[in-house]
Amino acid sequence: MVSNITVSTPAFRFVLTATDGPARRGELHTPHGVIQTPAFMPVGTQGTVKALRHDDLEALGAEIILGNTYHLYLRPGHQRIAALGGLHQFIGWTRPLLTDSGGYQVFSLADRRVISEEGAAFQSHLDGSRHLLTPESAVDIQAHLGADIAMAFDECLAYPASQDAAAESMRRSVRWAARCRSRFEQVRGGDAAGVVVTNPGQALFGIVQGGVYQDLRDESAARTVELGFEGYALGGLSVGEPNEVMYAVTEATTRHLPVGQPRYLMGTGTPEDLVESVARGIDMFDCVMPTRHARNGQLFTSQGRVNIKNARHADDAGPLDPACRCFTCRRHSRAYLRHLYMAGEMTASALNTLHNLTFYLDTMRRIRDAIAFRTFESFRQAFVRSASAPSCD
RNA sequence: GGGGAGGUGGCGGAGCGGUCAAUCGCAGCAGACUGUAAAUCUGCCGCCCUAGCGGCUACGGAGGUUCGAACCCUCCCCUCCCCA
Repeated sequence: MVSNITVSTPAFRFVLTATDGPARRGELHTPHGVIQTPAFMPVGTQGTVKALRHDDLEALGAEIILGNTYHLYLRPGHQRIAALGGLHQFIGWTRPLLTDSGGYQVFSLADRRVISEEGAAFQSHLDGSRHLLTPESAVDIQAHLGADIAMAFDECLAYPASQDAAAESMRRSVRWAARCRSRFEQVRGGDAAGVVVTNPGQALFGIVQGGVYQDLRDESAARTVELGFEGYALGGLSVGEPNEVMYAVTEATTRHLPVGQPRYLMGTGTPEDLVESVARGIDMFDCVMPTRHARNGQLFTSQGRVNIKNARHADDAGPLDPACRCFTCRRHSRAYLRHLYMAGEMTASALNTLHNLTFYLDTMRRIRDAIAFRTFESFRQAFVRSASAPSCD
């Protein structure tokens, strides 16, 4: 009903290929290639997935990675990136890209930012200089960057928040979404002077907010969908609320989103979160967890979490995860991985990140297979059971 | 042989008469991290325990001065530096 007012570009379309209950299997076609969904998108804030080279990512099957508007705007600058051919060319990544709008920085840089109706005034975390990010400038910057998917500029509300605060924030995010959409059309139509468009096939996703209040989520979803985006994200989750709350909000909110368009749960999550959210109709995820945890010594395995820093691994000649096919697990022992971590060697970050992302991407692959074979529910139950087991030694 | 400096918790290194079991750094042990201000941050780190403004043993060794000593005095042991 509402999906038909969405402006779609020839290069961008979403095809559902299978469903199993609320779980969906699909293909997201973008100017730089197809993304199999449900998909996990590794976070590469500054134009690189920390500790990995692009060929590592390609080899382990990452079909899309993220960049961040705020970070790339501050350094090296969106104009420079546009002059160098856009983000794809600049970073040498040929597959799809998505840029976050800087909305999350409204949350994470809370003490260095002032929000007004106009936008969010930031103090740079790099040098303290002052910058204003608005719905319009976030769209413009992302046009320069030229990712296949740009995100609306929103406010990621902190948890907990009162219903009044959540309502006020959500309605401002909706107004911002309208400004983003209208600016996006203007830019795409060539009516935005000074804006360099490096990817004419770029899509723009809207973001549903509303905190943990379902009536606000419903309102946000309805009003955001009415604006017409190529895809819809759930924002403001995984910010400290209990898991059951996140699941409940996700489940209730996806019902209000157009069936034929991708749904992206932003910033989530643990492996269990991925499975549980797919079970509630989510198609796309991103999260720093596998990459950051890798650099901090927390590794995901088929038998639970492993803290490679722990002394009990010091003499363990066995692999991190015998069930894992990644280079780290095929080639190295836990004892060596622990040694590298404790010695502060950068190889530890590389090997650990390779492993954690392999675990995440393999999990997504298994999820997709389970949906295609209509065995998702049994897969989910088995997965959650093994994931909730105590971390293995 | 002569002159000088110094010995403090696993290591380095503060303290130089009184809440000193002892600043701090490193190492060690554990925890946190969810649209990346993060290869970061937090806690613990003499021994014992009912874990506390708790008990015990402690600042090379042995004595001494003092209400009180890691800090002052005496002797002993041991390092390091300079000159022969």
